[in-house]
Amino acid sequence: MPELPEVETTANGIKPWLLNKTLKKIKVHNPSLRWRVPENLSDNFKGEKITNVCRRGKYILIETQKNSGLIIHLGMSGSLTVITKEKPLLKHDHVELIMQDDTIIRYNDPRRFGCVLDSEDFSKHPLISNLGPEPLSDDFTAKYLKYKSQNKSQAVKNFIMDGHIVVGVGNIYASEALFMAGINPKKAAGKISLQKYSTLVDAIKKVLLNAIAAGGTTLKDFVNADGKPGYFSQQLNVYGRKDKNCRHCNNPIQQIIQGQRSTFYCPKCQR
DNA sequence: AAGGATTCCTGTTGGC
DNA sequence: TGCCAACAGGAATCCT
Repeated sequence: MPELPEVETTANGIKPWLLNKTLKKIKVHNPSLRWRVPENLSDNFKGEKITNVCRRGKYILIETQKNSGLIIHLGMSGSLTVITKEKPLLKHDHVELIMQDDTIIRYNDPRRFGCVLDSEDFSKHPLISNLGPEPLSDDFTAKYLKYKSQNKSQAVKNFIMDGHIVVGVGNIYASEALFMAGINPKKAAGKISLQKYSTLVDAIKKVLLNAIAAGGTTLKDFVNADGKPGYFSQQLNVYGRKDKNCRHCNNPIQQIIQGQRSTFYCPKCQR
């Protein structure tokens, strides 16, 4: 499941193949994704030079002109692969970006939770414009979280997974960061001290940076831009470890459901 | 208005 | 072993 580190790795992986190159055409093999891939993508982008490839939250932005271009999300099973020599199309290959030099970027997404869209102004696009700060930026601070959580009864785990609060903290790393910070995921966001938020902010940054350094953790279906799977490169302390011993206190890890998502935590270490 | 519930989809997993 | 139901998950959107 691509989380922020996987998206970062993917964006970095495809960047050298795209930057300052020109798009020859875009082939849409199957437009059926979370939102239908626009029919006229190829017309809009044919002959356009790519001026930047970057990440915002879990969106990959392929810029052709200042602040406009393609918006790609990998959903939970999406991947981008660089194709340099002939390779048969796979079942869930939805879109191909074909470059002037015949390099192909293939978008594959079995579960179709992702998207490939275009935008004339990223900063005004509804998917992008209301996003919270980047977790690895200096804007993401304990003070900010404390401010945003004022009077909130919402569980802190759901709070930090809300992209309007902070982007890129997915289900796996939310559990991991809360464990690292020693915070009970059920605790109301509004009742957490500034000091605890400081610990949490550090934990989120650390967990994400670790994963990026490891090339991205994943469960099953992530394939990085080189086409190599990036399985489980990082050790997970609580996620998926129901009934296993806590690595700190040896008591069993619990699994609960919050916001229809599994949360794993240690009731002894996280209060 | 806030926050919980639903929704999209298919590959994998667990139970019988 | 084989079949099938349950499950997982990002995040917009709907609903209360």
